[in-house]
Amino acid sequence: MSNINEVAKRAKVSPMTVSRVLNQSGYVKEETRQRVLAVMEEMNYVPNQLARSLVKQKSMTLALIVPDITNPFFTTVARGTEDMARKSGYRVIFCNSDDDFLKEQEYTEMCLLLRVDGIIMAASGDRSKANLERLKKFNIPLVCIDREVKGIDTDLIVGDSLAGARALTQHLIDLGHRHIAMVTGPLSISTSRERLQGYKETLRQNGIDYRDDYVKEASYNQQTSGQYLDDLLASTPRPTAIFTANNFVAAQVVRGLRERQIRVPEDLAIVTFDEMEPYCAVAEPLLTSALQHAYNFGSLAVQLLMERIDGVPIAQPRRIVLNPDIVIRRSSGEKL
Amino acid sequence: MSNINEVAKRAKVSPMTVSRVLNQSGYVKEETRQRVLAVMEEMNYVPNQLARSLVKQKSMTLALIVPDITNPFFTTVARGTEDMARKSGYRVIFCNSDDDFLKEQEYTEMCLLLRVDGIIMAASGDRSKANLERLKKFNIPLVCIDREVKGIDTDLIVGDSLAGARALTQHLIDLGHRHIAMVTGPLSISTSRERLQGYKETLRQNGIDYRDDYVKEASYNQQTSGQYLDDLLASTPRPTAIFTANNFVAAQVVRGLRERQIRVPEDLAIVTFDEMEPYCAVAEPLLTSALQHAYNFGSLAVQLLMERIDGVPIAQPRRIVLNPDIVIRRSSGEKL
DNA sequence: TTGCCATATGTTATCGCTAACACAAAACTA
DNA sequence: TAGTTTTGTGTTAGCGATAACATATGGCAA
Repeated sequence: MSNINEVAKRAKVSPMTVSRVLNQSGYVKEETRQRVLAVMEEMNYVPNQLARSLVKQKSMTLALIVPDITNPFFTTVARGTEDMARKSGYRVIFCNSDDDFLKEQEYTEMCLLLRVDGIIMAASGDRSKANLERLKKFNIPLVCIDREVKGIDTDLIVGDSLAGARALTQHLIDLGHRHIAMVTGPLSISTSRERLQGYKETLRQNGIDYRDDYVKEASYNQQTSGQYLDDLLASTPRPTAIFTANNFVAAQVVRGLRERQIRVPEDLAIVTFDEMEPYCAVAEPLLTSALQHAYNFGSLAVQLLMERIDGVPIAQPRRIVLNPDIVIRRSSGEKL
Repeated sequence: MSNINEVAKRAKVSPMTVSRVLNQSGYVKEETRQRVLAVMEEMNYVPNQLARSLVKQKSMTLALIVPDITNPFFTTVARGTEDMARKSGYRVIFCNSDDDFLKEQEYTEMCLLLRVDGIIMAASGDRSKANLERLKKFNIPLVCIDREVKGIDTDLIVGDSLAGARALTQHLIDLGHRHIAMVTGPLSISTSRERLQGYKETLRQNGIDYRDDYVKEASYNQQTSGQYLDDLLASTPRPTAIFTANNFVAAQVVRGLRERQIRVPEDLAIVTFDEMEPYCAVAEPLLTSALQHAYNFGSLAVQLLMERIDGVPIAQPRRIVLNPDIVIRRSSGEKL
C-alpha cells in the first residue's frame, strides 16, 4: 500500500504538499493539486489513519459499550450514536459487554489502547464502577447512559424510570387491578431499582399493600422464566397483573405464560418497559409499555461527548432525564 | 497520557527496554523488569496501539460488515466472529451497512483508512461488487459470508440455500399442500435467488405447476407486508401455505396475517429460513424453519481470515457450504 | 522603488513505538 | 585462558503522517 512519500515523489512535490491536498489546508496551486490528485488515484493511495491519529493526538473514534447489542433498546441506541457521530465525522466502535464485568473491563482497556476520543457506556452493573473510574483517571470524555452507577459522577442520560413505573402501575390500578406482581431485572442495575421503587410508591399511594412475594428478580442469564412464574401464580390471591421491568424480562414472562397456557390479557394483564420491535412485531399480544426513546439516548450522548471533546472544559457532570411515553396496547386488557 | 519515553526516563532505562518488558521479548533482567513494571503502574502507562500498529504494519483489527446487526442471524454471526477473533488476539469493528450500498462503501473506505487486517462481509447486494473489488485490489484478506456476489471470487461461507429451500418446500408438499406461495427477499441477493430456485425445482419434481403470481418479492425497507399479502390471498385458488425466504420476511408475513385475522397454521401454513430468537421467543406460533448455524458463519470466517493473514499465500478462493437444519414446528401444521 | 502581503512550496521535527543492529558483561566451552 | 555464546541494554532509524517554521515568488499599494 503506497504512502504519502511515494505519492509525493511521483508527483514531484514534497510530502507536505500532498498532505495539503489531502486535507485541503494551506495553499496549493490548482495545477499542482490536480497533478497530485491524479497520482493518488493512479497509485491507489489511501492515507493511513493510524499515522494521522498518532500525530494529531486524536483518533476520531468513539466507543459504545453496551451490555447486549441484540437487545432492541441498545440496538436503537447504537443507531442514534452512529448517526450522530457520523455527522461529526467520528467513527464508533461497538462493544458488547454481555453484562459481564470482565468483558467490559477488556473493552475499557481496549478503548485506552486505541486512544478513543470518547466513550458511551451502559454499565453492566454497579461493579462497573471500577471500569468507569479507570476511564475517568485518564480524563477521557465519558457519558453513561440508561443505567446510573453508584458512587461515580459522570455525564449521564437516563430514562425516567420512576415516572414510567408509576404510570404503568397506576394504569393497572385504574383498570381495577389490586393484585399486581412485578418481575424486575437484576437489582444491581439502577433502572431495576428505580422501577421497583416506582411500583412500590404507587401501590402505597393507592392504599394497596405491598407484598414481597409479589416481586421476583429475573436474571439475564436464565433464558426462561423458570421457577418464579410458578411461585407467582401459586400466590394467594393470585396476581391479576404483572409489571415487567424491561423487554428482556417481558419476553421471558410472555413465553412462560404461553407455556402455561395462560392468556394475556384475559387471564393476566401485562405492562412493561421498552419495546420488542422490530423482529418481535410478531409478538402477541402487543404490550402496553413505557416506551423509551432509545435513539435519543444515543444521539444525545454523542452530543454531550462532542461538547467535552471540542469545547471548553465543563466542570460539572450533567444529568439528562428522558421521559418515556406510555403506550397503551392490548396486553393490559380492559377495565375489570 | 504518559508515553514510553517518560516511563523509560523514570525507570532509568532506555525506551527499548520498556518495550521489551511490554512485549515480553528479548532479554530483560528480572530486577529491571520489576522496576519498569512498577513505574508503568505508577504512571498509569497505557501503550499506544496506534503507534504500535503503525510500526508493526498490523492493526490487530478485523472488520465485520453486515447489512443489519439487529437481525438475529447477523447478531449471532457477530458473536461467532468476536469470540473467534479474541481467541487469536484480534479486535473486531462491527459495521452496519443497512443494506445500503453507499454506507457499505463508506465502511469499506474506513477499513482501508484504518488498515484493518481482514474483513468479513455479508454483501448488501450484487452492487457490492464494486466495494469488494476495491478491497481485493489492496489484497486485504477478505471473506464473504451468507451472500455470494456475482462476478467476485473470494473466500466464501454460505448456507445451503438450495437444499434448505427444497427441504422446506418438500415438507409442505408432504403435508399435502399443493398451492404453495413464496415470499422472497430482494432478488439482488444470492440467497433469495437460490431459495426461490429450490422452491421452483421442488415444485416441478413433484409435478406441481409453478405460478408466477404465487411469488412475491418483499423489500427490506417496507416495514409491513403491504400489498403483496392481499394479492396472494386473492389468488385463485388461494395458497394454503407460504414459504418465506428469511426471518425478516417471516416477521412481515406473520404480522400481516395476524392483522388480517388469518390463523397460522389452521388457515395457512408457514415455513421459513432462519430464526427470530431470542427476543422473538414470544412469537406465536413457533415457525418451522431451515435453521442456519449463524455462529459458525462468523467463527469459520475468522478462521479463514487467520489462514490468509498468518499463513502462506493460498492461491485459490475457498468455498464453504454449511447445511441448515430443518426444524419442524407448529407453523407448518398437520398433514392435510 | 520599497515594502508588505498573499500565494505556493519545502524542510525539519515529532507523534509513540519497535526492528535491527551494536556493544558490553557475564557465563559457558574447549 | 582464549574464544564463543548467552544475557542485558542502548542507539539509530523509520513506520506515515502533520505542525511549525522557512523560503521564494508575484502582486499591489504607497
